[in-house]
Amino acid sequence: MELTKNFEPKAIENKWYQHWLDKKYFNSTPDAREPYTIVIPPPNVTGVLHMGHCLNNSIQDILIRYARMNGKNACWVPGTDHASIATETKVVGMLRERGIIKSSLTRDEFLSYAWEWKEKYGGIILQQLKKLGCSLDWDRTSFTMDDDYYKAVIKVFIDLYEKGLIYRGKRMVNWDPDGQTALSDEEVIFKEVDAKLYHVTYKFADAQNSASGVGGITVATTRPETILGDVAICVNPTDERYTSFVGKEVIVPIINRKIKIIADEYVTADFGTGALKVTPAHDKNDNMLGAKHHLKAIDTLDITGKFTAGELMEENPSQQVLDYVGMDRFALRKKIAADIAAIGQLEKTEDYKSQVGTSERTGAVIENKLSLQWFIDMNKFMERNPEALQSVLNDEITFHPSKLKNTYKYWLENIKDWCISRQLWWGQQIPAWYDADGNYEVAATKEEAFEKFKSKNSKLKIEDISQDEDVLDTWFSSWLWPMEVFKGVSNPGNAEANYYYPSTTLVTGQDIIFFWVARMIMAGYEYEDKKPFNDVYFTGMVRDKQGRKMSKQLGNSPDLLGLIDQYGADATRFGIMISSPAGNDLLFDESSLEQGRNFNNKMWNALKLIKMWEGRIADSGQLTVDSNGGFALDWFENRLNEVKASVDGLRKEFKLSEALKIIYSLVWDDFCSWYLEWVKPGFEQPIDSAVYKKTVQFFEQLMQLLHPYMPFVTEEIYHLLEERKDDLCVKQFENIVPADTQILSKAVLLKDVITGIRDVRNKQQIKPKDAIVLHIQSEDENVYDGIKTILAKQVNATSISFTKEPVPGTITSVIGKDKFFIETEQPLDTGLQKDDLLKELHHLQGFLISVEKKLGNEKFVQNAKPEVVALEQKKRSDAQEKIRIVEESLAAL
RNA sequence: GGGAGCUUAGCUCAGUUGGUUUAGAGCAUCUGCCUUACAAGCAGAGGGUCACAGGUUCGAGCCCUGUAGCUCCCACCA
Repeated sequence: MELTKNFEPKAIENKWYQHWLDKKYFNSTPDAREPYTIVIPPPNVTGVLHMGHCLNNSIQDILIRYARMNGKNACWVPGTDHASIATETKVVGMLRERGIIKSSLTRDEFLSYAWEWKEKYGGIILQQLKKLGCSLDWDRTSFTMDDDYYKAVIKVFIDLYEKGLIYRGKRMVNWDPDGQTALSDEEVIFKEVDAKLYHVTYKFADAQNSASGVGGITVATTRPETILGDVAICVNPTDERYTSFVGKEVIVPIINRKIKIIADEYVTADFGTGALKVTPAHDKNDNMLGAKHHLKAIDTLDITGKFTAGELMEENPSQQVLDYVGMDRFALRKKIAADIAAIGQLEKTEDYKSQVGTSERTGAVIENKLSLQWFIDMNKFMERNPEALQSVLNDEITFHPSKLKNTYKYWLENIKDWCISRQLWWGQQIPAWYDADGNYEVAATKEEAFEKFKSKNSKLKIEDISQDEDVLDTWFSSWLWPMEVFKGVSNPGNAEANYYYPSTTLVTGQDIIFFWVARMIMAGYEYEDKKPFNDVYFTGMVRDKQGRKMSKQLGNSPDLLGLIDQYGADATRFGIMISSPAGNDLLFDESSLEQGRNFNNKMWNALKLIKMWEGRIADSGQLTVDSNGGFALDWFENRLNEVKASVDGLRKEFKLSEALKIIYSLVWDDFCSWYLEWVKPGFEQPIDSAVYKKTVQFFEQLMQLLHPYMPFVTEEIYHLLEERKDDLCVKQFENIVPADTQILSKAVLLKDVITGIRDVRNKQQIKPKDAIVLHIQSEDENVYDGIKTILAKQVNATSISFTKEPVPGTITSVIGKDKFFIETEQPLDTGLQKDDLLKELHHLQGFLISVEKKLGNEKFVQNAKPEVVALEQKKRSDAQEKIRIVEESLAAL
């Protein structure tokens, strides 16, 4: 068969992926083997593959393929997350394009559009994972809104409610006026913005003070639009400027409400004017102050962030106030500032860098708003499940990198209640039912809820109750993921759940350690009384090569499918893995994909070379000992064993990037650059059958070692090397054999000598084609047994002989403790040679001085371990010996 | 404001309980090669006061203290 010039990934990727699927290699069912389970962090159902997924899933695929090749029952569960706010936002946008406004639809109508959308676009990302080569058990694909999953979520809500861990309460929440929903603290991102600090004067209510020249008190605020909701002014009790004012009344501009000046240590005297306006309905801290000082909260903004006078009506507001109704908060800010300026109470405005919270999903500026929401009492939850913290601290669940234990600990020790209701339609609807008076019951169905109502109010009819309009936070379903993908919540104790749970390793981003990882651990202990996974591998953030975050705005997110198309899936995986050190951010650079592509070609060409030998294999023994490459075989076998052991160690520590690096070097440097050159027969010469056979076996083993990282090219080469029935994908790794260190160090010597002589050849500008004659002066000539032939071939020497004294008219090179005399037809440049030797001498002398200094130090000789002292002594004698040899060579010049 | 971590070659990173030559790798750079598997390649080379300043020790890239810079997390002073 004719092999193409370069490796062509496109031609073979689909073929092998389909073959693996046909053979059901990715499918798992419980059996006697030990399970190795990974549940995918479910991507958003409407998501498309980006760099983060690619990194994340490449790692998971590598781990699961290792497990599959190491005798484990490997199960990697795919699936998607309904992602309530993200998906709903997309569906709303899609409807808007079609001219449909969400509010014109009923809930059911909206949901049918959403499902339609989900069926059409949902799961695209799963198809994309196939392109990447991910070996997921597709029969197990789960979705967080599947029927059973939905029921499991509802079941957990009811259960937690009945355990008293869920409560409903009016609380200050982060309100997203665009998404019109509450957000948890974790979904709010603070951004620095240019704002203005408005200094507004509130006049005293009694005329006396104004007569005495002090007209009022000035506060500094960034949000004048909330002034109509002010219920107090607060100062620090120790602030001498204001102590006499405390208890006095001032008048809120425009609305003319009388409010009190109160004192609280919360206020910082040296910020702004030292006086704070208190608006409990629109600020978290003000709300806290309001509660403490028993102040009313007056809400002046509606759910879309527009001014509303509703709660002001009893104050009989002026027309001016009524004119604000319906005005957006940002327009209102300018308007009110202008109106206050018009009545002379805006003292000044200054520029100010302010931190404002924004919605992670919609980007809208968050309003703090009082509203009725459902919460989980997290402190109570943690009291029930202290293992959630302990298991991580004592490494029962091992975090990689371990530094994240601190972050985790801090969060759990300062945990706040979790707001789990969202004012959306796409998601699990909260199983709470209300009667007309606002009484509620929690139950799975309307009928069950009605039963509960009836026991208290026999006159109530079932038509009179209605379900809570809100849905649950998406994370309230994803925290059950490792359990419910095996139906562990909807059907507790089933055989699959018992077998696969706890899962083995979780691979996810550091950014969702609280959102998801922590909560899965908590849910795991609450519902299974077991940890959900043994190890958590946190990937870093994907950045571009300048270190910037990948973002749509910057346009620096590469088109992944385009990259796979251009470089191939293996090269893409290689490029990502080679540049993502464990626990660090990935600095993505397309050149690493080129490196991956080049690596493919390198292997492809090695295959071509071996294939060329196929037709001229000579029986073992027919060839001379010199040409059969015995040492090369011994060495590579041991080198392979050495690397296998290192790779295995690195894999266990999750240092996949490093493992890949040493495999890369093993293939490229050791196998291609050294081994193949050593065993390669001359032009059109036959190859010894034993060498050929061994070479094929080595190549196979290399492919196996690399397979978890680059599955396609390795499978292809595996099959091209020999006709065979099995597949690399499921070929089991053999036990690791320890390497013979003597053989390894002999190879190091050989390589050093080859490199050293090539260096001389280069410097003396001896052309590659020109042969040399090599003389070696060595104390221990036996060292060169078995490697002379290779040496001669690699440095293009016609002969190698030993000598007891310098050979005149040659170039001398000192390598290790031996001298090499290179005889050539060409005139020599002794100057160059002298420079080199002097440089070497200088280095050795410097080194000797440092060693002698150490050995001359009595304390060192007394205190250091004997073997360390012995080592230093050896270093000294070695250095002295080398210096002698170099000096001799110099003298001979 | 609180906390965690980082700083080693031009870039990205290794460097295992302090001692294996005066610190390693990949990429990039430079020199020479179209050598019959591979120029997307081959051969070779150069390049680092291990952020800075102290300290502990016979001995520090590694341990301690301080300083500077960077990153992330938490909090959010209106």
